[in-house]
Amino acid sequence: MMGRSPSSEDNGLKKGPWTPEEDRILVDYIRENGHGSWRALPSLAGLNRCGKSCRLRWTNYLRPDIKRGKFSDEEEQSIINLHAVLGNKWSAIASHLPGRTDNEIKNFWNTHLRKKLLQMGIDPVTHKPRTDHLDFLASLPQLLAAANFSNLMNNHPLDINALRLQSDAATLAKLHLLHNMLQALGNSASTIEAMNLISGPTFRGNQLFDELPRINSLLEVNTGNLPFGSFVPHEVTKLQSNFINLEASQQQHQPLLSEYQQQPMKDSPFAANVPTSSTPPPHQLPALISTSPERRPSVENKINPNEISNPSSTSTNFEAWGDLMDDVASDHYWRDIIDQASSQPWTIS
DNA sequence: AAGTCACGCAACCGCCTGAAT
DNA sequence: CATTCAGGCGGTTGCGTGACT
Repeated sequence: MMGRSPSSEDNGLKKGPWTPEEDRILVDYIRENGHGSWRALPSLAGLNRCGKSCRLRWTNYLRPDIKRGKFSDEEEQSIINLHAVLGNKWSAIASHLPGRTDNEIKNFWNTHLRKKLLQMGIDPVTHKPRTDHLDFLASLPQLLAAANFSNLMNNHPLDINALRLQSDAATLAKLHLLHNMLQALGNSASTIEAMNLISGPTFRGNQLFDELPRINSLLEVNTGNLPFGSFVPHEVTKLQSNFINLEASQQQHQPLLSEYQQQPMKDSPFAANVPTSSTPPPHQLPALISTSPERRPSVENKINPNEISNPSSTSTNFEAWGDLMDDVASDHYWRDIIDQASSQPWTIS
């Protein structure tokens, strides 16, 4: 596929798409001599291009270690996770995906992943739920489905790195869910509904609240910012108070919302874990993990764990999140919450 | 069959950073 | 310390292509 304007001349230098012949010259030269100074390369190699153009062509297309073709599911999840932490630092993201270039990842994000997150009701910039047009109630099925992400592992054993990526994704999804709860609770009108949703006989709400400051500090310390928004102390206090009040009133307060039930996601791998209903949902969650065979992880797509845990970049973030997951936000803990949410009748006043 | 539209992606542009002088 | 310059990065552009009418 061609890009940009057809070959135009500027300062006598060719621009636009590279011809196979130019590619050959560039590859041959670098194979023989290395690239050395990019500025000097074109004249030395006999190319009528600027050095910058040569560098770009080499790094984005001709380099022998470049992996072409579709992104694997694990790569896709990795990009989403890394973007939540790093933002549009494409080169930093690319450093965790061997064989992928920043340009390729950037394009993939802009053309696929951005839309996918938007469809899920997640703001692709902040990775927060989009409360502008999707309120908490509407986006909950997606969040619940996403929160069950890690259950996939039971059905599709992957290599260890893929597991790690999936776990990161699950953490993100759960934090989204948690933050959404907080947002809902901050709004007095929806407090009861949300608490009814997440509460139940075995819901350990106070444990959740106890950990909010820790979640806050982990995110802040390890990322320098709060990708999901902060849990400020007064929010925690308010939540604890709300929760205590709710517990007291919960037994008698069980109105139903029969109109709002969760929807089967027939085409989603989450389907088995998501409560079903006959009512169509306001929004559909696209599958984060493709079920198509050609997207199954392959040997060559396995990501080097050493790359992922590059200590100079974001490993501390993942480690911290991992700690969080291992501890309070462990899967069984969240599964309890989610199971409760799934089985609990919905309430609206 | 022809025209239109939306999308994907290679390539360019301009800014930033860090090393060299 | 100030300046210059090469390399790197993120954002943007615009052509080719396939889907749709």
